[in-house]
Amino acid sequence: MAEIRNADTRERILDAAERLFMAYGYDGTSMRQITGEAGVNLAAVNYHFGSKEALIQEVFRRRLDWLNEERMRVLDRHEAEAGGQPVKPSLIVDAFFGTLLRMAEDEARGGMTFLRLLGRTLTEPSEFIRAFLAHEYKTVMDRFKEALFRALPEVPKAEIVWRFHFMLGATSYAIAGTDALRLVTDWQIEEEDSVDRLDRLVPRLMSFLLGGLRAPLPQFAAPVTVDRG
Amino acid sequence: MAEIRNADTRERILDAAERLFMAYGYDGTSMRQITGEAGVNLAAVNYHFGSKEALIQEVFRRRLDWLNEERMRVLDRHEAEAGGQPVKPSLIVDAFFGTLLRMAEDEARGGMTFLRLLGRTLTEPSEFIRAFLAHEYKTVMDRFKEALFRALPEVPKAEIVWRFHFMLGATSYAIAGTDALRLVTDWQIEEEDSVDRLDRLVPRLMSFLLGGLRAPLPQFAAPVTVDRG
DNA sequence: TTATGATTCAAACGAACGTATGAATCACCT
DNA sequence: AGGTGATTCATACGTTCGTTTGAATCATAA
Repeated sequence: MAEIRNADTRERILDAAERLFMAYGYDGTSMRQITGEAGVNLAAVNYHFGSKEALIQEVFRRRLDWLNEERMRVLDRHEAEAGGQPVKPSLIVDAFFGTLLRMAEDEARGGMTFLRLLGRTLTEPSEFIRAFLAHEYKTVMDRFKEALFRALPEVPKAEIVWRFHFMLGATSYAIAGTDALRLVTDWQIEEEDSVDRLDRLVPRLMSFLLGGLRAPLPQFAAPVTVDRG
Repeated sequence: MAEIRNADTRERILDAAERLFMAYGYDGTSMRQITGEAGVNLAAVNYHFGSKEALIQEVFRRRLDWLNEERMRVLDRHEAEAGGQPVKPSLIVDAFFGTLLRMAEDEARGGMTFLRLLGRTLTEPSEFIRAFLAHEYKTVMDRFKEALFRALPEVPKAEIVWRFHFMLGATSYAIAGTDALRLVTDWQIEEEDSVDRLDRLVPRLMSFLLGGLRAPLPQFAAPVTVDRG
């Protein structure tokens, strides 16, 4: 046969799982679907990864390790260029969300498939997945929160955390794909604006995120006494 | 004895299903969990609703019918007050997202539980759920898109649709609850800023959404930049 | 070649799933 | 009181799930 047998069973499984988890979710994808699409034996997943849970963790680790390191590298670069001064919020947002979105153009690193999987999974019900992701993200999250705290010293930290959260949500939806967008529109957005046009989505989303991040601070209704700095 | 037997088996099932679907997702919740928590027989769901699919549709319909009608009523009111003039974007956003968030304070209408379920489900993998929601939402969506088109005549329609999409994402995350937020922060946000404090979340989210909606339009990169960084 | 460890394979396991059944029990009417 | 239709109940059906097993097959080196 043209293809080597043993060659990359693991990779074939990971690719199939990535695509299927993206399309049908974790619970909605069966081992038989995965191994069927990968063209390997049903038992191969348990042999190579141990369990379905360990499989999806590996699906994420394979991509997230690089992504989060790249985010750090970009932020490092911006901080070096700022030379002690706080990095501009737009650059921090770009280092975090822009790096993520640019990953979509890199098919060798999962491209849109992984991005949509990630977007979908952040709201996935399964507890252990969220716990795993929270652990994987901890370091990079702390780093970016700190950068934003320094970049926006006049904004309360709780406010920044919330807005980071909102930005994550908007981004997840944006990349989770056409399906969710169909809830907003059924007039197919003209071809030049289709979801596949990432070069248009990125600046669109960036404008929105920065607009939200820099919005005027909310006025709380209740006249609370200022008990904290 | 104290409680009437037949009284409201349907309601008990709907309440239990709403809570469990919110906590564990559609696929992750079994009929046995639902009927167990509701204190009814396993067969009761199929007897009263026909199937699990029909059950979750009824879970949503019970709340969405009122919600979307209320959204329309609020928008009607603002349009009447505007007397022919376009309604201000902030009022449109409030009619759509503010009405949703205020629903969280109304325990009789599902409160936070339903809100978190809704936020979670908009990214749920199951195809039929998204299709059902898209259908339920169609009328109100068209109405609000039109209102935004008129309120922001200088903004391209495609841009508005995208930003509506981003707003939906940010809102879903915001209400999908603490779990996702823990991905951003593990320092428990001080008590006064906790997720339960909806009176703080609402203005926070509104500021963010409006900031994003009114952000400067994105500059798309020129089509022929050769440099590949 | 033969020995060895890694991998693949077909087959089966027990558990959990959504659903269906038919008898028992209920509320309600005459 | 007795009849009737609606509802509840225990139980079982057929599927599909993730996982396991032990033998077959592979790659590699002595």
